[in-house]
Formats: sequence, C-alpha cells, structure tokens
Amino acid sequence: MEIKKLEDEARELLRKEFGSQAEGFFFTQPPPHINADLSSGFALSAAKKLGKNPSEISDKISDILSPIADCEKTGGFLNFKLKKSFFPKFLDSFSKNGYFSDPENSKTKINLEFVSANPTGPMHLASGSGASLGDSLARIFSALGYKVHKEYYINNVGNQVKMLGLSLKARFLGKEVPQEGYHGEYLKEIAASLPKEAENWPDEKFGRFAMEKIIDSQKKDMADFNVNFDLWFEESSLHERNLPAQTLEILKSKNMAYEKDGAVWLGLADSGCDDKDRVLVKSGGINTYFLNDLAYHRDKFSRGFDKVIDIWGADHHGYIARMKAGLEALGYPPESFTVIIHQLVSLKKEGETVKMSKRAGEFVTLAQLISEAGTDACRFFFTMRSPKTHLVFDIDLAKKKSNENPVFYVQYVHARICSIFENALQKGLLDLKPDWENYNLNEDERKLILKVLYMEKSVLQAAKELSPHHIPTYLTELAGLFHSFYDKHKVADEENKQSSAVRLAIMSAVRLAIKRGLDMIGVGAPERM
RNA sequence: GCCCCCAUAGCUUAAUGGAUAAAGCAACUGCCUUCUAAGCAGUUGAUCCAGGUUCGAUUCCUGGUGGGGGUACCA
Repeated sequence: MEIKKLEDEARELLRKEFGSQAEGFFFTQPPPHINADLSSGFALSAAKKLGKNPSEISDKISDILSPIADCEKTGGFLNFKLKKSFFPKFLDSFSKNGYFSDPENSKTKINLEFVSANPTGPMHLASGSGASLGDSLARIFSALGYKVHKEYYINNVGNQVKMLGLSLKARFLGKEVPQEGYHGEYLKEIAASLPKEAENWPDEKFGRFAMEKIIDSQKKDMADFNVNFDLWFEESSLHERNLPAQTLEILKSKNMAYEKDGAVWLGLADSGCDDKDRVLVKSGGINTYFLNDLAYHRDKFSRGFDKVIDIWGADHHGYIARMKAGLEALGYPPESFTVIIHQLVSLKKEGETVKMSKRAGEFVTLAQLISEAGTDACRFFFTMRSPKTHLVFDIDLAKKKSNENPVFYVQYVHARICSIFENALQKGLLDLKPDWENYNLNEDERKLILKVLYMEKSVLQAAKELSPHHIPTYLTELAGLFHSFYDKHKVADEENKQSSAVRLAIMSAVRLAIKRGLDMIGVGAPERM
C-alpha cells in the first residue's frame, strides 16, 4: 500500500524534528479545488501540542519531506505534488497480487458470525442485509491479509423446533395451524413433499423434516447471494458435547453464578456490566438461550480465534451488554469480542411501509429479491449504506428500475475497459512500453492514477470502522472519473502511441481497482454488458 | 420511565474535527460517423432546533423536537 509506505517514510523523517508527535502525521486526499496530489492538516492539528505556530511547522515539514514530494502551503494546509517517478512505480506495485495485504495481519485469526437466521422459515430482507455486511467485511479482511472464518449458527434446538413440527403436522393433516405456530405458505409446500407414511410419524420427526428442508433452502439462498460460509454450526452439537453444562460449572466455580427462586442466575448487576442479573437456567431446569450462547462463544474461542465478531440486527442490541459481560466473566478480554449492529430494514411496497413478521407470513423473501433484482444489484444496494442507517427498501424500485442501481455504473467501467483492451489488441498497441520519463501526465490522467492510489484509504477505513459501505462509495467515485475520462480522451490511438501506452497502463490499474473493489463486496465484474 | 440508533438536496444516501458538503434517482438543457449513450457536459437544489468545546463542528458535548429499536425464568 503506497500511501501507507509514503506515510511511514514521512513519519520516519519527521520524527527527528517532532518526536512522537510525528505519529499523528498522515496524508489525506486534497479537496477538488486544490491542485495537489496529497494533503496534510498536520501543521494545524499539531500546532498547539508542539507549541509552535502552524506556519513554522509547515516550513519545517516542507523541508524535511522534500525528498518525497514537493510541498506548498495553502492557508494552514500542506499540499504535496508527488515526483514524476512515483507514478510508474505505483502502477507496478498496484498490479501485484496482495497489494492490500499486510503480512502482520496474517497472525490474526478472525471469526465472523452473521445471518444465523432461525431455521423456521425462509430468509428475508434482513438476512440479505446481514449477509451483505458480513460477507463483505470478511472479504475486506481477507484482502488485508487477515485469516477470516465465516460462520453461521443454526439454532436447531428448543421450543421453536417443536412449534415448527406441530405447524407442519397441522398443514399435513389439513388442520388449523396452532396460534403461536408458523403460518407461512412455505410450510404448505413442505407438507406437500412429505411421504405418505408421515401420518404415523411422531411430532419430533415433523420438526426435523421441516427444519432440514428450510436449512437446505437457506444454504441455497446464501450460495445464490454469493455468500459461502466456512461452517454451519449446529446448536445441537453444543449439547452433544455437554458444553453448556461445562460453561455453567466454570461460572459457578468463579462464584459468578448463584441460585435464586429455583433458577440459576449470572451476577452481572454488581459489576455494573449489565443493568441486572440474568437467568442461565430456568426454574424448570431448562437452559436459557443466553447460557447456550455463552457456551457457543466459548467454543469459538477454544478453536483459536483472536477476534470474535458477531453481526446482529438492531432488535438484539439489548443483548450486547449481557454477552460481553458473560464472556468477560468466563475470562475472555472484552476487546476480543465485538458485536456489529446493523439497523433494521423496513420495506416499502406500493408507497406503503410493510411490516415484516415471519409468523404473520407476510414478507418478501431473499430468494424472491434475488430472482427479481439480481444478486449484484442487491448486494451493491445493501452494501452502499452504512450499517447504522435505517434502510427503507423500496421493493418496486428494486424490481422495476434495477438499471438505476449504481452497480451498473461501476460494472460498466470494467466492461468498457475490457473493450478498450480488445480494441488496442486489434490495433497492435498492447506491446507498447510506456516511456514515463519523457511523458508528461495531463491533469485527467494524473487524477485517475491518484484515485486508484487512494483506494487503500477506503479499504482501511472500511476495515477500521467495520463498515464496508466505503467501498461502493469509492467505486462510484472512481467510476465517475473514468467515464468522464473515457468521454474526453481516446485511449487506444494509433496516431499517438506514446499516450496510448501510458493510458493503457492507467486503464489496467483502473480496471484492477474496480475488479478488486467489486470482489470485496461480492459483486461480479463483467467483461461485457 | 430507562437504554441504544438515526435526522444532510423533492427521494435514497456519502463526507478519519479541516479548505468551496459529495453522488445516484427525479426535473430541465445539450452531446452518438470516432475504444459500448447502462455514458458525458451543464442547470436547479441540503446539514432538524437551541446552546457549548475548538484556530476550525455536518462531525464532539448538553438540552430539545421527530422517527426506529430494546427493556423476558422468548428463541
């Protein structure tokens, strides 16, 4: 990552003058009206701490960094122009595989759990939102060199399975589905696929049958959505290994758990970790979901992950304090467990906001959405938004006017550049070597290269904030620059081999940036559109 | 009641405390004999309110207003 290298170099040089304050130095992208390659507000921000005036600091920096770039003061800001030799060096470096990868990161093993929808019905919009977020984050972390493991938790034990079985049985027998059962149409279809001898089945077998069918369809949905998990973890495997009971023993041995009113509680209120104590085992002797969840997360840590990240919908945010506190009680440092909350998706259909509830049976499934709008458009649409935004998904817009989705604007760049290279091949321009020393980049060429250079900022920011939306934002900006460039400048031009060679090198980098960016959000880069 | 999230253009959304707030859609005006018009160039248009911190606030803090979510011996 070349900006990072430049910053490291700069800090090294600045350390002699500014000591540890130099660590706060970094480059930013200059605003559009400033004609520069890199900017820094360091002189302004460090002035107070250093006890010097910004102008004085700027002069020093300008001197010190002159081996790297030419510096100019504008107000309190420093604006740099990179040396000519930087550009071919950067393009070459960018073209290498693993450009964003840092060997240091490969030491960190990350477990990312997301979606984990209940196996009681088809996936719907919220699952799509969680899947886009989780999978994109995993891809971004991988690109940065981290070891990432994607996991899906299947809650295949408990009362909901029983209810599912009873609901299926009722459908099978043509009877009324229980009030608190599952009323969706999908159980009718599953009932139709039951064998005849099912009339003699015990209730549990109906539950298992329904769940298997549903899990299969969920796996298919995820595959269709370009999301592939490393592990589909079944809750039942926790119980087979007696892990919840072991977890409870550990908590008891640490004097964190106590009995009251016939139930077992985890003491959290006294420590201030949570606002009240929470039940681990109900008075009937049944584990709460909380205890099973603690056991599950203990299992994740025992598999050797340094960082465990969960992605939950906003309706579970009240659960965070409890989980964090519980894991801390089990001895895991708080920073090793992170929960990302993504806001709920509401649905707009024919101008009205539709409430989604599985039990009411009224929802738009992910499968429907994929078949109507396409995986690429859906994933781009979901990933464009920050997880914090309360997304209103307009289903009619997604269906009817899918070509308004910016994903096509970005993909079109890839297709167009592929076309340019085909054209260049026909004209025999592909073997030309750019003569960088004798070529002066025009403003548009320079801007385009710089935009590719700045891609690392977006990738790093997405990873740091656990927010992949910086990638689509970046890609849309890069696409804008490209389309404008394309319209203005001919790339494969037999009349001008010198510029052709340089521009083809630039196009190659732009195409790669688009390809890598789309790949980070699980979207395809078509060669033709 | 208490806790969490959000409020930017007509709509959907961007903007590590920085410089003239950025896109898409919608509306309007132009541009295909030239590497794909799923495109380009241009016009109109925005930071909920009141204080505070700061050289500098859309961004941080406090208090409002409005929306969403949570406050289970449910899963």
